[in-house]
Amino acid sequence: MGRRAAPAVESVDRAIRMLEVLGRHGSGASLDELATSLSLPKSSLHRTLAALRERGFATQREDGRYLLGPELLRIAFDFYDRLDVRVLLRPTLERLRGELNETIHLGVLDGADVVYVDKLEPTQPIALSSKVGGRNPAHCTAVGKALLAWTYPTSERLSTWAVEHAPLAHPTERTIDRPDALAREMARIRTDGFAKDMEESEAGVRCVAAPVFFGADGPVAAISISAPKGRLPATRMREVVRSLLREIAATPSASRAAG
Amino acid sequence: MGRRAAPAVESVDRAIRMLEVLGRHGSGASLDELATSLSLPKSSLHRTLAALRERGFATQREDGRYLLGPELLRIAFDFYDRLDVRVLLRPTLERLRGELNETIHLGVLDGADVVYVDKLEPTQPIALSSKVGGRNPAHCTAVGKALLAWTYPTSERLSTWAVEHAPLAHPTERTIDRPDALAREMARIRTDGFAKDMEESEAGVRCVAAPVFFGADGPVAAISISAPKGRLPATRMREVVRSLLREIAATPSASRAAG
DNA sequence: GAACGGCGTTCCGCAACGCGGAACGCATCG
DNA sequence: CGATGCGTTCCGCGTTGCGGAACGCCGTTC
Repeated sequence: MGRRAAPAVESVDRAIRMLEVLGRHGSGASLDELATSLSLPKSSLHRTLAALRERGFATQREDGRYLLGPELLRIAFDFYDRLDVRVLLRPTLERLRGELNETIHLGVLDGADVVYVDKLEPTQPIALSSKVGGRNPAHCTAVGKALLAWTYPTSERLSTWAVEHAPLAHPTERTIDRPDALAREMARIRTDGFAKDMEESEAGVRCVAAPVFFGADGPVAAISISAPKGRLPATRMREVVRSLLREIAATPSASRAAG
Repeated sequence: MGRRAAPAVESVDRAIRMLEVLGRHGSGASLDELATSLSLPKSSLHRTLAALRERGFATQREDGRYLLGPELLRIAFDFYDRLDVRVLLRPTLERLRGELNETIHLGVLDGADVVYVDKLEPTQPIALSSKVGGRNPAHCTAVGKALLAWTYPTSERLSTWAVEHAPLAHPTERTIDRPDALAREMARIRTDGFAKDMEESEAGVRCVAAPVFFGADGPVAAISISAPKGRLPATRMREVVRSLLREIAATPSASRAAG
C-alpha cells in the first residue's frame, strides 16, 4: 500500500477509517482494538466516535464495544434501493457506442429473464429486435449470463435457480442449457470477468457483457455489446471486451468493490 | 426537530449530513443542491466531499453530480453479512429474563421455519422442548410470525411464501393456516408492532415476539417470550409486550430505522 | 461574439476547532 | 488491596478546517 497524500479533511478521513474497521467487526470493536488498528490515541478516537454516535453512524453496546450504527446501514440500503442505474450508466453507454458503434444494452435480472432497461443503437444499419422493457431468457444471453454468474456465484446456487425456472428455453442449437455445461460456463465467466453469447439466443448474433456492481455483493445490472457475427470475429471481440471492461472500471462506483 | 447540541466534531458531523443527503438522491446531487439543503457554503462542501471521495464514500459523475460511494455500500453490506445477532442481543435477552423470569428465544427465519439461535431459561421450573439450533414452522410461532410479517410485508408477498411452503403444518387446533386468516393476522401484527402465539404451536403455551431490524428493511431476527398459558393471562401479556418493546428500543441499532 | 448566468473549483488569511498526552473512575483479577 | 485493563474526561497548544471572494469553464442569450 503506497503512501497516501494528506487527506482533504483529516478528521473526516479518520472517521471513515473508523467506520471501515467497525464494519469488519460484526460483534463490535473495543476502543483499544480501534486504537491499535488505526494507530490513534484513545482520546481522539473517543471524540470522533462521539460524533459518529450522534448521527447513528456508530453505536455502543452496554459493555463498551463500538458497532457500526443503523443510520449508516439505512442510508446505504436506501440509496441502493433508489439507485437509478439507467441515469448512472447512460454516459458510460454513450461512450461505448461512440467508441465501438455497435448496439449497447443495459439489462437487469428478473427471475428467469433479463429485462432491458436501456438500449443505444449504432449509426450503422442493423436491426436487433430487442427493445427497452423487453425480455429474454437469462441463460442464453450475454447480459443474462453475466448477471447469473455473479448473482448465483456457486454451482449449487445456480442449479437451484435452474431447477426453479426449468425447463430452460433453447432458441438456437448453440444455446447452453444442460445444467453441468451451464455451471462450467458460469465458472469461466467469473474467471474471465465477462460473458460471451456466441449465437446462443439468435442465429448470427454475438454479444459480450460484463456486470456492474455499485458496491454491493451481487451485480445491479450488466452492459452488453451486440453485433452480427460478421462484425465480431475473435480479434475484434477481444478489443470490444477490453473497451467494455475499461469503461466500466472508469465509471464511478460501477466496478466491484475491492474485497 | 429540536435544537441539536454542538456536535463533538463539526467536520465529521457535516460529512455525515452530506452522506444522508446523497443517500436520498439515487441519481446524484449537485453541489448547489447540497449547498442549499445543508445551508453550507460551496467551498466547505467541496473540501469535505474531496475527503469523502478519497475513501470512496462519495463519487462524482462526469457531469459533476455527486453520488454516494461504493465503499460506504460495501462496508454496510459487509457489516450486515457478519452481524452477530446472538452476541449483539445477549444483553437484551438477559435483561428481559431478569425482568420477567420467563423463557426467552432469539430466532431467525430460514425458509418455512424459524431457527432458534439463542435461548435463555427462567429460574422457575418450566420445560419448553425448544433448543438452540432447533426448528419450528414459522407461521405458528410468535417469533416466526413476527419475522414473516415484516419480511413479507404485503398480502401478495406473504401468499407467495405460503404457496412455496405449502402445505402449512397444523400442530394445534388454534394454528392459523388458512391463507386469508394468515394475511389478516400479519396485517394486525404490523399495526401492533408485535406478534402473539395463543397456543398455536403447542397446547398450553403462549408467546409474544417482536422483530429486530439493525437498520435494514427486513428484520434480522425476532425475540420472543414464552410461558405456560396460566402465567400469561391478558393483563400480564400486555406488560410483557411492553417490556419486550422497551428493551428492543433500548438496544443499540435494534429497532426499525426511522423512515 | 460579447455579455451573461450557472456550474464546479481554487485561493487564502483568520481563528476556531480538533489534537493527544495525561489523569481519572471504575470495574475485574491475582 | 495493589495491579491491570477498560472507557472516559480534561485542557492548553497550534494545526486545520473555515467561508467569502474570485476563478475558469461551459452553454445561452441577444
